[in-house]
Amino acid sequence: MTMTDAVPQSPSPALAADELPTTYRAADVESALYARWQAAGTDVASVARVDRTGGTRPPYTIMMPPPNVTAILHVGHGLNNTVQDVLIRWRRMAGDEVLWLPGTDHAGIATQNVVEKQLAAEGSTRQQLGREAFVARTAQFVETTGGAILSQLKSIGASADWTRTAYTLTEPMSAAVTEAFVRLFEDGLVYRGHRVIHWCPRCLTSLSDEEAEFNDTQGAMYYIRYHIADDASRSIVVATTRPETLLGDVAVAVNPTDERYTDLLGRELVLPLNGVRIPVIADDYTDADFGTGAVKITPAHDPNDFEVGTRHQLATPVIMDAEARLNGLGDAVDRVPPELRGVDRFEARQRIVNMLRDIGALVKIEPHAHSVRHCYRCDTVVEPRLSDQWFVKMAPLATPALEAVRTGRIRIMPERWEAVYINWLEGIRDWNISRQLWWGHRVPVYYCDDCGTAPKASRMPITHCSECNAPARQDEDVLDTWFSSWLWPISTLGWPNSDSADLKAFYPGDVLVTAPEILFFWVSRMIMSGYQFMGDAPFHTVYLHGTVRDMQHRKMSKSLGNGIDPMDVVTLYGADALRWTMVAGMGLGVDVLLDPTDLEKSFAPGRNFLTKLWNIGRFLLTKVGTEPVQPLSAIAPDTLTMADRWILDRLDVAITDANDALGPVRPGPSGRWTEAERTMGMRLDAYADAGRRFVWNELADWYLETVKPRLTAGGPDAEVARAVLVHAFDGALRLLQPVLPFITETLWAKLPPLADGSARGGEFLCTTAWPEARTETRSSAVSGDAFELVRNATLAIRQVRNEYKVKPGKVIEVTLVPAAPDAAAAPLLLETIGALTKATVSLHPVADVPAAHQVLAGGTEVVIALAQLRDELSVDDTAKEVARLRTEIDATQKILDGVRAKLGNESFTSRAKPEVVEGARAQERDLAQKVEALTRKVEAL
RNA sequence: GGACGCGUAGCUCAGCUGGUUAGAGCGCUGCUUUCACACAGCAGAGGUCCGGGGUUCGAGUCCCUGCGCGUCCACCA
Repeated sequence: MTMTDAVPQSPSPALAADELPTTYRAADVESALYARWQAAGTDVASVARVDRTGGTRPPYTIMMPPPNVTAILHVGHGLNNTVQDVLIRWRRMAGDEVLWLPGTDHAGIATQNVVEKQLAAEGSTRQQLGREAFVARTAQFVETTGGAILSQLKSIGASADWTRTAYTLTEPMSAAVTEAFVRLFEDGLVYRGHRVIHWCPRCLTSLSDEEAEFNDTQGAMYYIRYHIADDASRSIVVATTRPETLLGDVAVAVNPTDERYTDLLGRELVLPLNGVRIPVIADDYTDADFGTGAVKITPAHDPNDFEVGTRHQLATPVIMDAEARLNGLGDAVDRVPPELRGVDRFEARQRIVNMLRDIGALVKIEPHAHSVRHCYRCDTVVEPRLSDQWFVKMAPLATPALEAVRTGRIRIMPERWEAVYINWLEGIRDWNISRQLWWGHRVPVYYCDDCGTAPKASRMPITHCSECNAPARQDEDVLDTWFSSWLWPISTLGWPNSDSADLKAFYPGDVLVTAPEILFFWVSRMIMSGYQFMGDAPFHTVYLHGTVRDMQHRKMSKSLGNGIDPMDVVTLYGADALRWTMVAGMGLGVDVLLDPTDLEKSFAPGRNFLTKLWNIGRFLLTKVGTEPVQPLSAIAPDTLTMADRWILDRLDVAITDANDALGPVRPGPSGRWTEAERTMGMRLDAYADAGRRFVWNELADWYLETVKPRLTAGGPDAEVARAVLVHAFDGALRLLQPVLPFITETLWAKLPPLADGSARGGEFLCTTAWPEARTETRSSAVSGDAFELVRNATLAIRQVRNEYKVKPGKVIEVTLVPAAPDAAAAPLLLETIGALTKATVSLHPVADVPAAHQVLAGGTEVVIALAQLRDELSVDDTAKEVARLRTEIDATQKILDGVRAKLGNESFTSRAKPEVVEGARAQERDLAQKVEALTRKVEAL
């Protein structure tokens, strides 16, 4: 049974307190409420409602970064999706037709690795199974385990459009991948390249530059002596970090200007261990100041050496196999001595070093720190490998993507990433898209081995050669996972079908929310594909959020065991607490720090605020009851008390602050962000703070306290108070719905009906309107600002009570001496202050007795006779009070002097902004009054 | 090696185009279990805004520099 169900729609005058437990129990509410949203279709996007396709609403589209299909939700996903959900829920209320499109990624290498591990556990391999069976088995695995993450996303409240859930290996998505490949192939932007690429000897596939990550490693530099052929007296010492590759050397290169080696240019050296003769060549690539100034050139096993080798038309002997064991391939078979054949590269390194030492060719070994590339999926050291791969020519694609950011079509937040993005695109290199895997989209290229006609890329499978009708053979490789990911914003909407209604309605989209780590992998490539295939960017804002880390600032990871399971948090404190903690604690682009060993402390902000909000609701709903309440519009303005005006003003401020924090939704008519707009908005923490401040520090701490007696008093004023109370809370719930969808919806459902029978905007809070600040100016006799006097007087009295340690229950007498008496407000004002401070407050001046004095801004004095604070007065008390006043006078005078000095300065009054100067003048008046009043009091004592 | 960012209360961080007495959350101290909430209320302590120069009537905010930390990029074998 849900909380909502538990409350009958009975016309009982008051909501029984026991219908609402004292603490919010998320577990009783969340899943059932989510199911009701789902049943009502609150998060399903409608093409018909979009203005681009005949409707009236602007679309607001976010594509969910698809998690790996086999992934389990971690707290990083939680953060990422919460941010998206906040934006989506905000815009949904604000009247946009929102589409948040969810889905999963087949994750080529990652998924294949998981299944291969399973096979290994069964004592099998994918090769034993064969390609078809392996793919079937992997698909089966995905079928049974995949999608779990999507239901976990539902548990944290993600209001995505699940009717459009996508998966990169479905038929339509595969068609998009093939279409993109074939178009690029036909345009000459996809080509076959023969070069040294990054190879993972464990995954047995090539990797793109981005997938081969640098890790700083403490290695060694080996100095090895190569002798000149036929001249034992001459030699060159080369420096290398990878001595095992010397078997594949084809030359030693020196800088042409390096005089040390000039006379050896063109001579031949003898490779130790295999006796192969190689030339000494000159090439600018070599830096004379590094190492010995002589570089061994191994074209098949180093990308730079490959370049050098190409320039000098050198051979490319391969001396390692796919598993990175020493083995001479083809002509190079004799380059590897028999005793080293089949030896793993790292073992071989050790053995070769020993062999070199034995023959006296090892000069020295020095420690050497350098960066080594590792496989981003299995962390194996990547082996440069000469092979044939498919590449995408990136420079033409990068041009519009660069322009997009430069001209403001796209903004990247935080802004500093724009420079990184531009820097990367300017130096972009071609993208290796073929992978020697089985799990993924197979390269749609077909070969004829018979007549040798040129390979063809095809949208449809080719079974026979068009030239000679021999059986055609499809390329064995699959495409990089990111080759399907980069199409995500268009393929999920139906591309390449240009008639797709979704594509017309929701492309281009709006915001992309992700982590900076995949700026190159994914974000920039989506921008490129958007321009290439649709002629426009897929979104106008890239929001890069921080990483969730532990208290030692370490990234949370499975291997470190420092992760937080979001589901644990949901179970303990609720999805809203998880969401609130992350959103409220996250500056733009700032990492979120959470302690995995202390969930209680980590999620205290969320849990505490939920409980507070719940209790505010509990109290308010109990007091207000279930009788119909007047809409605010039906309340005559002059019946509003100053407290009413104050809280309504504060609500306006909260709404304005929230809107400012969230910022401009989309660029203006030009379609481009202005320079100023690039950095505006998307401050989710500031938005959350505006909501928290209103509901906790203003509504609960002040307004609720003052409204209590009015409600119990009954009569017309009680109706006014009810109306304002309900309106203010309704506004607060609307404001907080995007971050706290469950608790706000639950409380909102319990608000009493409106007396005019209007429906308050529908069945669900999540689909009602975003609150709007009132535009009409305040026009009452009693301004909401007057309530500030109540607040200040209350604070002053409390301070005195605390200072003199007056018992909490003791009622004291307080005299207020207003600087500018407001006759109309006075009675209520006094009563309210009294209620807030356990005091009887009067305006009658008291005789000059020993008293505590407080002077408020504006000059109103608060006087509390000391006699009632102390059982017996002593001289000390008066002296103490005098001393306190003197201290305060000094402090105030100091500030006043500062302000006066400033105002006396010509440069300030003439150059500072008028409102700043005016503020200083007002401050001067207040401070002067205060000093004067305080001084009078000291004299009186 | 290049580029960028950060260094503000015990901790994590806000502080927009320089202008009131620098803020929040968590933590800490004292008081209070008052009939919404102790996951609370009230009052409070705590900051040379990393150091040093400079620009300015005025700098946490701009410039230079030193120190410390971090991120991204990069073929130095």
